[in-house]
Amino acid sequence: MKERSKPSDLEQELAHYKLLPLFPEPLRAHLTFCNFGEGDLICSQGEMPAYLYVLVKGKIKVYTTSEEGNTLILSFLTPIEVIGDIEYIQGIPIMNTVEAVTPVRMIRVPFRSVNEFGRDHAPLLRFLLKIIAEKFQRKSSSLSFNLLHSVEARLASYLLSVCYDKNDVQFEGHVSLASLKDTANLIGTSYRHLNRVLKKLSAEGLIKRDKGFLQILDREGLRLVAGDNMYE
Amino acid sequence: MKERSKPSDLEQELAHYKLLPLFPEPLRAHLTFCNFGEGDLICSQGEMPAYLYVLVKGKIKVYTTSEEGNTLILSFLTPIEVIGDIEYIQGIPIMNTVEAVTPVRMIRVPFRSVNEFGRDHAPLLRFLLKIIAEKFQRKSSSLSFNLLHSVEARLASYLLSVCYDKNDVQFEGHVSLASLKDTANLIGTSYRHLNRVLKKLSAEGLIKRDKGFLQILDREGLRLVAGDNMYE
DNA sequence: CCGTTCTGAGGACATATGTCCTATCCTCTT
DNA sequence: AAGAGGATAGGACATATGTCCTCAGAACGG
Repeated sequence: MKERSKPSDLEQELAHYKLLPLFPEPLRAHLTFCNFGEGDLICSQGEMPAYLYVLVKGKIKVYTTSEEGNTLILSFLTPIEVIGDIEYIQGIPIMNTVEAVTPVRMIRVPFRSVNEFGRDHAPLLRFLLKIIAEKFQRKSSSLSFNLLHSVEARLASYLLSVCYDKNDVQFEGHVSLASLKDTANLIGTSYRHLNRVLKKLSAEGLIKRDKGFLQILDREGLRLVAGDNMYE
Repeated sequence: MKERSKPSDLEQELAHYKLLPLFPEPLRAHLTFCNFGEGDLICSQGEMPAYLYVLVKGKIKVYTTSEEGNTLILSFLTPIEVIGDIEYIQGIPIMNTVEAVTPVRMIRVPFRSVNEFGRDHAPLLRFLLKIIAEKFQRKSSSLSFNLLHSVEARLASYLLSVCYDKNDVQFEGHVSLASLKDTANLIGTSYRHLNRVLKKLSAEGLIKRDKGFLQILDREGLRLVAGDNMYE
């Protein structure tokens, strides 16, 4: 899962992602590239974090679990993105669980090293500012989306997001319903209501339900139902 | 509304708020202290911003207006807080309208000056990171609050927030209902439903409705209804 | 002072969503 | 193969919230 390359390789890859200027020379020795497979957890809510992760390839899912055990999806993220930034800055436990949706490649940076070699490195600070400002904006629209749109729209949006990955044409239109209950929690509704809405979408011919899988029949129709797409 | 002090005064006041290290020497000449009265708009959604504001005294209200004309309250802020940071970083128009709830004092910093003298000043960048990370966290809980709590809880929370200001014991427990419709928009519900909930709270003896004003009768009861208080 | 208009409160109804419960089906054990 | 246990879909009902409409009182012009 982890991987240490020769410095020259590392710098080359950093440069490829245009991330080289972020890390001052002495910090680079503390970077590690990590790969995760589909479904792997990158970090778990409640733990004390020790690393900043920079997502450079693949797609990850961020969700939170409430005291009552409800899971609420917060976002899907694609490169370039950072995990652990808020926690690093605030010095708090990990707020959300992060899971790989596709094969994922990340740069791992220990907090200690950032403190030691990056605290005064303006390009890194500005990069983080940019990333967090974007996160904030996304969170804002997410709030509006949830306040303004129905479960139906959110479900449609979710299905589109899960089934189609721009970089992964495989399995297009299939969703495993391994646990529909999880799916319900993910979009912030009850299992019961999810069923209702699924049935409605089926009746409208947008999707087909089949033996633990969902098949998307009418992508454009779904997109219409989704309105703004919040999860992408 | 604006005020330019002698440099020594300015530095003294900055020091008083512990903000002196944020601004490198050459940037200080471009700072202005501004005062706003209750109800004054500090900035308006959609405009192109030109200043960063640092709130050092008083209380402000942040809200957004949707295309359909609905107003949604986003937060109440108290010192130390920054306005315009996201817009500065992203280079976008002002996302939300900001209004003084009490008399307010702010430090105004032109974007140009930040670009010129602050871009590489790590203390300022770290300060902004801290502020935005906090905003992000608050936005997160706001999202949960809205998703998890009813209009009733949100209304109670709102009333508590509007009526009681820690630094302002005047008018405790009074809310002007100048425009109940605005209030409805502020907590993200319809006017009709707001009325229902007000009636219910009245029936429970928590508040009294009287000729365009609301009187809070049972603060603790309200707090109970509010659950987590999101607006403070 | 009267009719007109306007605004705010509330009634009636529709819709969205949550909660609880049940029937069905599948799997696993014995 | 029969029974137990769990998972899943859906029925019945309750609650929260939105939409539309009406009525009464305030404001206002003539």
